[in-house]
Amino acid sequence: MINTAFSLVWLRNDLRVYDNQALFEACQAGLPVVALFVATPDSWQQHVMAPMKQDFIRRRVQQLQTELAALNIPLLAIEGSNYSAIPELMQRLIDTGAEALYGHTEYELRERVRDDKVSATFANAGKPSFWFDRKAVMPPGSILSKTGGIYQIFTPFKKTWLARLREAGIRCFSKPKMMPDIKLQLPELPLMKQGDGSSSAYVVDELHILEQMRQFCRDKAAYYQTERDFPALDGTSSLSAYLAIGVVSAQQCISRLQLEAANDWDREKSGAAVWLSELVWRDFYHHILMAFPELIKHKAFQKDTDGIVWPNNLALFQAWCEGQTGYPIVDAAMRQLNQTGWMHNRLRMIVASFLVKDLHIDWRWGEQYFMSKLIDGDFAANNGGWQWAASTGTDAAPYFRIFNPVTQSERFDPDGVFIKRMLPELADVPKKQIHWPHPLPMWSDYVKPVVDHSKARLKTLELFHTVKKPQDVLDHE
DNA sequence: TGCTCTTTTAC
DNA sequence: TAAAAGAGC
Repeated sequence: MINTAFSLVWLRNDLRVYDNQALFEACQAGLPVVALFVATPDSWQQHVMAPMKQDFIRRRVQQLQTELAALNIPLLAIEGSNYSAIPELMQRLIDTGAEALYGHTEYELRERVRDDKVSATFANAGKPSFWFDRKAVMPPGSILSKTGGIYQIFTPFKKTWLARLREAGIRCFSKPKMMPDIKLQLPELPLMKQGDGSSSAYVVDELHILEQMRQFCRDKAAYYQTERDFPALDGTSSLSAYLAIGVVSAQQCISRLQLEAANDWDREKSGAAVWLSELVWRDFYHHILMAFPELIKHKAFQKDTDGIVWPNNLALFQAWCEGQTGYPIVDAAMRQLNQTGWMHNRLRMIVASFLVKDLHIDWRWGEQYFMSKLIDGDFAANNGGWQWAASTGTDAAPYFRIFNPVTQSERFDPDGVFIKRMLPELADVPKKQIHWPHPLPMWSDYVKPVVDHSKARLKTLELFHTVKKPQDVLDHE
């Protein structure tokens, strides 16, 4: 059988038509282009990927098939199992006419191993593979201190990052040109299955999503600084799920922000600048992950903190997971996660602090639980966030910074609007008691608090003192 | 992007 | 007397 030669674009966390460098370059190269996506539920399971995220990916890939078909680019969506079967699949595509591979690099360990093997498969067949580093805006390793070191503190990292943005700007790639309509012979492979529909609250149409992003930059970014901390408001971009699977890129967000927010993005403490900061955090954690490969194995960044023996009470962990701790803000937040696959960022900090510093459970348990539920789960950001909250990470909160869940609740959900939305059993509690409705009004069957915060706080200080410089105490005696 | 206890300051 | 400021965790 004589096959037509083609370029293969392997899509993973870059499920978009616009600003897709791998797709763009392949289309520029001359040969017909075939896009490939391989669903790998066994590997996803290993990564504890949320079922909702899996469904979201499947729905997006189906939609992308239509969007690419309009450009005469066939998207071969395959049902696979795990990463180890992919080199063999690639060999079959090489045998059918794949002349070159185009893709975006990923930063996690198993993904890098997988991609190295696929590159080798192409190399063995005498075919090139082209990898583009576009997950972070400034590729890991590109933002370094004056002495060439890796920044471990966010603020100086951000300073250098912003200077780079000012001098180099952002490049986005346009939609690829229409390709000639050529019928290709492709191998018979199991076609990707449909998901369970659990992510249906999220649209998957790319232009629709880009429009949401534009609207945020145009109408809401200016208020981000003042509204983002209040979970009862719709003050955040809500783009995290799309960023996580690459329906939009951070580069597109920043370019659009620069267009819509004029010079505000570079004005200290403006809404646009604060939102941009959040995107810089995303880059920061990608840099850190690539510079410290141990992190992928869930090692604490601050090594001494791995000496802490966490009590890990199973019943307390379960209460946290189910939103049954008796702390309304914590329970409301956990129910938001369980029901929607998403949690407001302020609440992520509160429940993370609570799990570690009130329930004394290893931050890795929370990290994993988040991944198992989040539609926007991303290793680097999730691990970075958890280690920050647990005071074990880079630029971490000092260990003695312990959120008081009731104070946080009063500050960020002052009228209890969010709490009441998620906890109908507290609907009739007066505002003044909503943050701490104990002892309970007799009509309510809300759960009693599982721990006493002030005692738990002291216990946390003790736990950290077991690993933080005990010699200081001896020296002074 | 802390909390809590203590001391100081303003009225 | 209470808000503001300071210190230590």
